[in-house]
Amino acid sequence: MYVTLPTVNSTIGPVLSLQTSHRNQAETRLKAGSYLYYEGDKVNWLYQVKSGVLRLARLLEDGRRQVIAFGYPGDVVGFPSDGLHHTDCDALADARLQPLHRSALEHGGRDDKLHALLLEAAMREISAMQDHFMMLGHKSAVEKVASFLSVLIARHGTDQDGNRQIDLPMPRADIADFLCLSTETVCRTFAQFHRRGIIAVDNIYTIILLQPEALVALSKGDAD
Amino acid sequence: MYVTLPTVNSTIGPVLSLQTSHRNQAETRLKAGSYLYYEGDKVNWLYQVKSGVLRLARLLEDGRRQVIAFGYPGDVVGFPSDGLHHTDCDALADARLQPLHRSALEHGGRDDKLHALLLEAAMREISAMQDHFMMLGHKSAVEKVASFLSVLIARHGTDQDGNRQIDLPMPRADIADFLCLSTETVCRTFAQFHRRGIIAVDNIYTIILLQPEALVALSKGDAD
DNA sequence: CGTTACGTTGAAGTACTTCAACCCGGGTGG
DNA sequence: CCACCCGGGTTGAAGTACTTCAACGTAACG
Repeated sequence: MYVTLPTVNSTIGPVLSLQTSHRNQAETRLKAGSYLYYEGDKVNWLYQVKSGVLRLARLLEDGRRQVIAFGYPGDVVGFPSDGLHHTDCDALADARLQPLHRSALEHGGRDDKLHALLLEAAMREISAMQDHFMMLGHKSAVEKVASFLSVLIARHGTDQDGNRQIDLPMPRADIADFLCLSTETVCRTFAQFHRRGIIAVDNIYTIILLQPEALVALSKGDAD
Repeated sequence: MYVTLPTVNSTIGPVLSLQTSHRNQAETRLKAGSYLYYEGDKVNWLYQVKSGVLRLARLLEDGRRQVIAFGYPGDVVGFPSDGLHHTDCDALADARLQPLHRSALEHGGRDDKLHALLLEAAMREISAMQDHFMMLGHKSAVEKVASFLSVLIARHGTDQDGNRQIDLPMPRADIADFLCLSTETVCRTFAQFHRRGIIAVDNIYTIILLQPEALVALSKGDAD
């Protein structure tokens, strides 16, 4: 999940449910904090997230870390390069996963429908990452955090007392590493939105969106 | 082509030559400055670059631009999302291209080999973009430019008088938009490398690498 | 009740951008 | 042939948005 305001020609797309008919592999469960795979592991399975949230991250030589993406329900994770995983993946919240054999990506086995859907997911991934480039490179901290919150709330938020709200399963440091900011800057930006009455913060992990339009405006850099 | 120092588990990979056996589509030529496709166009063909250099870019609402990638020989461009192109693509230098029908990506037609190679290329693309994330987010201007030059010279440079050199077909502004820097910063960084005797600049588009190790060190952030 | 991990806030430092001036080569027109 | 212009490229000076460092707060947990 690349949490970016889609620019043009990007549809959100239905949460396609991938289920192989004949090779009905049982659903897997992953507890928060447990790892699904590590960078360098051989790829045998891809996984579609059914519930929960995953974190995909890479470690740099100098200890810095890049959170590549968050895996939300509907997302497919584990695309191989040279047959290997190129990120670590662990669960931020207890997750249920539908395993899909790598052969389904390569030739679909006998399931052409699944093959096509996986391919589609991979292509979407490329497009979403391209959106994310702009985010990382050319957006200010306010624009980044506003985009992140808007999209997350739009896609995975819930309605509560007439407002949308979202439960963030990841620590501030993860948001920072995903948006390429320092944790302090993420914090200050949250505080700024709060001060302005754009969001309310219940416990620190629960964000209530009070002014959706204002947040979207900020994410686009319209004034600030 | 995402010009990033590969971190771990990334092999450069051979320049695979994709040629469909039975559907032997003739090679296409594209003159410098001409567009191959625009963002939003329907994808009918993918293209493997045989010679020349392509530029893939996206325009933002506010007029800013993100250069997504450069297409060098061996690279495949044009992966669709929702059946559409999601970048503009034009030629920086006269190019020869091998068109590949989109059906080859989807089910390979009757050419399983081609299908597998295209898939492999797409997966590599995802991995390379993930590398690029770190570049954009967490690297300094010096590290970015040093990475860019190192990789470009390593992959596409030529030997001249005992030194590697490279001809840059793109203006400084393109490098800036690719690395998410201002043109001025790119300029100053080139100048700095020049002052230090790490590179020599023939005409402004031709860079001669004098101290390869120094450049690699800079790209990793070892001292500066 | 102390420890630990994360969150928040402030103050200082800095790497980059922005703005502005100037340079330089290449093309066009007088 | 020179004059002029025009689009990149380069360099300097000033501004700023972010990071870094440091202190403190706070909730969870043994």
